[in-house]
Amino acid sequence: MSVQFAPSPAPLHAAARAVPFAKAAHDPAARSSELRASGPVQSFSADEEIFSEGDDAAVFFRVVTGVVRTCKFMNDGRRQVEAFHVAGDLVGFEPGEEYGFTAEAVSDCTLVPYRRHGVDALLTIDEALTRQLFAHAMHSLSRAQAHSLLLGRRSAIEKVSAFLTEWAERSPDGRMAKLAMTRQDIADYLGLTIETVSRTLSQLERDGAIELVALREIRLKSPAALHNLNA
Amino acid sequence: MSVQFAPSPAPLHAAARAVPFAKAAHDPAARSSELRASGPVQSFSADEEIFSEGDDAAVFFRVVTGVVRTCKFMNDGRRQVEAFHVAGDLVGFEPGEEYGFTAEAVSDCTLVPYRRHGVDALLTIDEALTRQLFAHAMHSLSRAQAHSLLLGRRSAIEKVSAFLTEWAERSPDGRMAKLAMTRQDIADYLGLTIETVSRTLSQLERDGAIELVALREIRLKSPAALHNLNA
DNA sequence: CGATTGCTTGATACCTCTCAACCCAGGTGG
DNA sequence: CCACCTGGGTTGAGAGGTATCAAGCAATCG
Repeated sequence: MSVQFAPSPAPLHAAARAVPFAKAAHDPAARSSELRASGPVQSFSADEEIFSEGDDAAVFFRVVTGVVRTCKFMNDGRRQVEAFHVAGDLVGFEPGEEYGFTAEAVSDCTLVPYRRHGVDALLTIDEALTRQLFAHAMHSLSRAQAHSLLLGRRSAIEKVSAFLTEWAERSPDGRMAKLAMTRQDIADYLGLTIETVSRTLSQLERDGAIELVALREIRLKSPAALHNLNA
Repeated sequence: MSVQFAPSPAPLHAAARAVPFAKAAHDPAARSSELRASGPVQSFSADEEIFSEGDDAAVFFRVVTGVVRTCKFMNDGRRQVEAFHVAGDLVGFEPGEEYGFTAEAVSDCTLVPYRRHGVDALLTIDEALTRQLFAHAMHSLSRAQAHSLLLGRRSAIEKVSAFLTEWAERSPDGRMAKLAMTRQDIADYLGLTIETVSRTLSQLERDGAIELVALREIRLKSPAALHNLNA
């Protein structure tokens, strides 16, 4: 058998969720007692900063509730949202001594902090945890690469369609995208402006592909049509 | 002491090179005897395919000589080059059972293949190798995220400047970018068209920022000016 | 209520793409 | 040696997609 880091081709955000990081703490055989929360669950209000690019990356987090965005800023204010993170996702697990991006709360949310220096020792002795962290890193990488194709080679309508498809896949029926983030967040995730996102959503609705049930609730009336745009 | 995966903020392509993968095979203490080349060095001619997206990812490679590109294709032919890989870089180390992208030779090149299934066992027993692979994954991730900012939020001139800066940093004097790839490769890496790349290079030359010594040799006359575009 | 925030819509500008012609170097064959 | 061809690159003109600037709408909140 070859290395099986994780279930494999998963939707963008399902990737990290496929790595139930909390599991290590529940599995006595994993001997993970040494990696424990560095403190109690922390709460953040919407738009509150969790950590900032350049801060000392002494801890990383696991999202418990709510949605977190990780992003990079240019010094003229332009922003690129790298990813949205939901319950179970890891945030801030970094290669260097400093965070490489900023993390902010999209909605009110809670996170568990972990000490990073605990990981060093565990890489030696905790096989299960090592595999999980490895899987986390590799899947984040796959997701980032898929995002590059999106950003580099897709039109606005393709970007928005891909985004809606990605979020609708998380709903029970796979057709209702319930968005936690603003249009500005979406725009910065897709490399567009807020106006273009808005216009594209309107156009998709006029075309009968989606229905704007509420500002942040979008029903996919024709998932196949949207998916075709994700060629 | 916290986890120190690798030297830290390095230029895009230096990241993977900072992980001298071959070292594991040279260090007896690392007990890496189980991860060995799955065969002799393989040679590829320019533009030859090394592996294709969707192929069974039984082996991964380390670049010995030459330059390799990894890319994704859309079914209408649009291409996104994810990264260029030079000597020492790993290519094709994947989370799933299949390659997530295609690898092709930019120039004539040689690569050493490794069996991926050997890694599984090593994650348990070989600490040094585990750290190296970890560092590889994390740095690839950082690089991919930086690339997202480039693709999503930068103009053509900023993209080209960043690209030139990145390659010039590898030269002895840090001012001469010797490119192995065609304008088309550059365009697909930056999410532009070949014409826009060409026009932008011409404009930078007219502005006195660079000098087109030869088609694939570009001298940075004003690295600072270029770097300022990389805000 | 008025103010604020998030969103939508419109008019216009601009950047990049598309399509096309041309250039140039290198190779091939007469 | 030269004519020709080919692949990679450059340049130009025009089209088109997205950004910018601006106005207005709806929901929320004090």
